[in-house]
Amino acid sequence: MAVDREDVLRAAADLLTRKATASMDEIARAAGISRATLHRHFAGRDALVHALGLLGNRLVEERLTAARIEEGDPVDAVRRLVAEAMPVSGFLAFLYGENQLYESGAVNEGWARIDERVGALFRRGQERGVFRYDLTPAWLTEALYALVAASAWSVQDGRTAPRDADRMVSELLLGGMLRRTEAADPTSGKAAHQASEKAVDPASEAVDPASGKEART
Amino acid sequence: MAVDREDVLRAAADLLTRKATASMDEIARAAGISRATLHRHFAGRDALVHALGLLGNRLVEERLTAARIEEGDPVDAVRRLVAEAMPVSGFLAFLYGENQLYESGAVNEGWARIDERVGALFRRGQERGVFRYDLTPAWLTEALYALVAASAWSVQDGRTAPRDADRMVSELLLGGMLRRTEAADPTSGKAAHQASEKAVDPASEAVDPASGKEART
DNA sequence: GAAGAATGAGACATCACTGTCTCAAATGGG
DNA sequence: CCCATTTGAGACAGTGATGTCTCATTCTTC
Repeated sequence: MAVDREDVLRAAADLLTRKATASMDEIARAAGISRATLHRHFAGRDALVHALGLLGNRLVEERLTAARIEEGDPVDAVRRLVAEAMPVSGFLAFLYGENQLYESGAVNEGWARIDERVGALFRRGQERGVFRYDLTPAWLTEALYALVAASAWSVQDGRTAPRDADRMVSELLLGGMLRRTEAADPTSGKAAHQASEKAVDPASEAVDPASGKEART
Repeated sequence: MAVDREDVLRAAADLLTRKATASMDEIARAAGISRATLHRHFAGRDALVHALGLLGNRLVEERLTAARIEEGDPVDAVRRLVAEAMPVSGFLAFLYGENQLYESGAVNEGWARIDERVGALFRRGQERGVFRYDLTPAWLTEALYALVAASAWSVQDGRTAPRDADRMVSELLLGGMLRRTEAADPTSGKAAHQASEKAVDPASEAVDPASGKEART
C-alpha cells in the first residue's frame, strides 16, 4: 500500500511525455493504481501537473547543485551536469515540452532560476574562452534540454542503452559530430573524451578580453 | 475564401506543438477559421492529426530530396539538410514529439523511410572518416530532430531570431560548443564555418560524379 | 448583377472525461 | 488476531468537447 507520490509522479511524467492527452484513468493505470486513489492524492489534473512541475523543479535543482557547475573546468562541469541530469531526464523531458502550457508562478519562477544557473555555466565557459562565442548561452541551454530529453525518449524507446545516454549527450553537445583530426583511435570508447580534452587544453586559462565581450550578441 | 488545407494544418501543427491538449475550437481559431469549417475539411480530430502526419511526412521528404543529402561532402549535406528543414520545423517539432502517439501505418512507414535516409547520411559521413564513430547514426538522427525542434520552439517563443536558427542547429550539431583552437577569430560570423571546413578538408575530394550536374542553386 | 460555392455563427444531442461518492476488500501495525 | 487505514471497483451527476445540423452571410465566378 502506501502509494508513493513520487513514484506516481514519475510514471505520470513518463506517460505524459509520450502522450500529453492521456486521461486521468490512463495515468492511474500507468502508475499501477486506481483512478480513485489517484484522485485521493491529487485533487485533479491541474493539481497533478502542478505537483509534477514542483517536484521536477526540485529534483532538477538538486541535481544542479550536486553537479556543482559553478566550480572547476566548464567542460567537466557540463559533463557532470549532463550525468546528473540523466536520472531525472523523464521529468526534464516533460517539463521542457510542456513548460509554457501550465502557467504556474512558482513553477515558472523555479524554472527561470534553473535556466539562469545553466546559462551562467555556458557564459562562464565563454568568458574563459573554452566555449564558442557564436552560440548564445540561451541556445546552448535550450539545446542541452532538448538533447537530454531526446536521449530520455531514445532510451525509453529502446533505441539507446541507458548507460550510453549521458555520454552521447555530453559528447555531442561539447564536441559535435565532426571527427577531430587529432582523434587517432575513435574505436575506443574514451576517444571522444580525450579528443575534447585536447581541444580544451590550450584555451583553459586566458583569452584576450576584447574578442570576448562583443562576440556573443 | 477557399480555405487552404495546408495553411490550416500548419497552424494546427504550430498550436499543437505548444499545447497538445488544444480543443478543435482552439485549433480552428488558431487557423483563423470557424469550428464548422474545420470540421468540413477534417472529419474529426483523428482525421486532422492523421492529415497532419501525412502532410508533414510529405513536406519533410520533399525537403530531404531537395537537400540532396546523398551527394557531395557529408558536412555540406548536413548543412543543406538543416537549412531545408527549418521552414518545416513546425511540422517536424510536432511529429517528433507525438510520432508514437498516433499510430498510423502509412505515417509511421513514411517516417521510417525518412529516418533511413537521414541515418544513411550520417553513416556515409562516418565511412568517409568525417563524422565520429562513437556516436551512432541513430542517435545523430534523433539529435538532429531534437535540435531542429528546439530551434523552432525557440524561434516561436522569440528567444532566437529566425535567420540564426539554422546556423545554430547545424553549427552545434556539427562542431559542438567547444571552441576550436584553430578558430582564431570567433567574432566573425563565418568563424565556425571555416573551422569545420578545415576539419572536413581531407574528405572533400572524393565526391561522386553526380554532384557536378546540380551544383547548388 | 445573379447564381453557385464556401464560410461563420449558433443550436443540438452525444459522448468521454472528470470529480465525488459508497462499499467491500486488502493491507499493516499494534 | 483485531482494528485502523488505504485501496479498488463501480455508480453517479456535472462538464466540456465533439460531431452534425441549419441558416444567414460573404465571396467567387460567369
